[in-house]
Amino acid sequence: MVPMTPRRSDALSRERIVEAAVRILDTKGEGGLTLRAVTAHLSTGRGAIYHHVTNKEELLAAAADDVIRAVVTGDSVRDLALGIFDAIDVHPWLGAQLARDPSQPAVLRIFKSVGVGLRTHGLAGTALSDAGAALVNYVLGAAAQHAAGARQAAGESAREDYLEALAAEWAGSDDDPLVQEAAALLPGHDDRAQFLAGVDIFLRGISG
Amino acid sequence: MVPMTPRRSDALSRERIVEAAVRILDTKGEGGLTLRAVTAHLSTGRGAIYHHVTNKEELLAAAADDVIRAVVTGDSVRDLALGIFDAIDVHPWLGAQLARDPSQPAVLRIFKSVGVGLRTHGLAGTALSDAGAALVNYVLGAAAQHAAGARQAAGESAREDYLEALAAEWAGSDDDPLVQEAAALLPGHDDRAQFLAGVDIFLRGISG
DNA sequence: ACCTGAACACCGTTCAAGT
DNA sequence: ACCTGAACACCGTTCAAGT
Repeated sequence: MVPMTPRRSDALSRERIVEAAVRILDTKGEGGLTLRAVTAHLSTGRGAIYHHVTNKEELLAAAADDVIRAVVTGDSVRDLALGIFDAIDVHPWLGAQLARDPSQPAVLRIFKSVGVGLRTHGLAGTALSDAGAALVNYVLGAAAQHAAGARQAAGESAREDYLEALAAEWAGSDDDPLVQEAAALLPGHDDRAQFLAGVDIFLRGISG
Repeated sequence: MVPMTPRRSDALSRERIVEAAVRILDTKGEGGLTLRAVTAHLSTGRGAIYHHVTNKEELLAAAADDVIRAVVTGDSVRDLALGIFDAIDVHPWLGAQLARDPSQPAVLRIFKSVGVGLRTHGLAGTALSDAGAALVNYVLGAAAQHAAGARQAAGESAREDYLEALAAEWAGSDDDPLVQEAAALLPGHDDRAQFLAGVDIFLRGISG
């Protein structure tokens, strides 16, 4: 009898390609994800990838959805938002990727979960869609900024010094007391705590 | 007498380079901004750019700041937010650029204006910096999503069809009434009106 | 059907050589 | 000091040729 097609465990598949992409993105960052790096990692030929994935853009979207899928399981909107923030903290490339296209699978998945979560807050109709869009946009914006900041945190203390110097420049260059205090916005905050404070402002604005 | 250095009006300068970059970005989009396109537009040699700008990243940041500078003049936070949204609507490449690096000049400029604006709402200390960060992140996130959506609006009706089909798929695949209504989040909204609704949710959350 | 790897048409950046 | 343009070291994607 002829056996079923053997399906060698190392056969190329969309799943294995996406898996490799996530690993490379986590290891070398966004700039490290080249088609050449992927094919080297899978020890296959250059063009083999294109039999399973249409192009690099789709590969990035698939990698993002792979990570987000595991995260949108939280019950409350607050937990959901925090889960997304933490995922982007662990995978900084996610921040830029989610901001790139609102109709990619990962963003739609987030939209769905937020929508469901907000329904339990008693929202419906326009109020629901306005609040849902606002919360999703806040989460994606905050996470993108945090990820971009963390990415260049090679010289973390250097960045802190830079922001402090800038705050001093603002305070010094303008007598307006408003500017003086606005300068305090800049340096040294716990991004995660500040992110949660923002979520709470939104939730207060929704129920208010 | 020897005249002052003549300063031919077409002499290369950082200002003219940034100006050309903005024009190219507006015309051909983010993918159209190549160093080759810039040098062709200014009819100069490849490497001449590098005497006035350190690299492409800095050129993009300078282009973004050039546009934002003209926008952060509004008085109320609401007007300021709307001005940024409209600027990104006109210059879609701005959406991705502002999300790329929180310590670039344009983002810091926005932070300063929002900080000053929120002080007039009576905020100070941690409440001010939390609210400032939240508002900036929301504005940048919403604008980035809007710009990304608008960028692929070549087939605008195609995208609308896609979202409607997806909403139908959500509604059909899940009996949960929460999902049913969450599907209504997806298609057909006025992004600008929804953006403003989000700003108002946020302002309500601050004063609440 | 799936895979290979050379070839193509691009990039950003550098640098010796000119003015 | 500023500019030129060829050269370098990369990209993503395609495609004839193999299995």
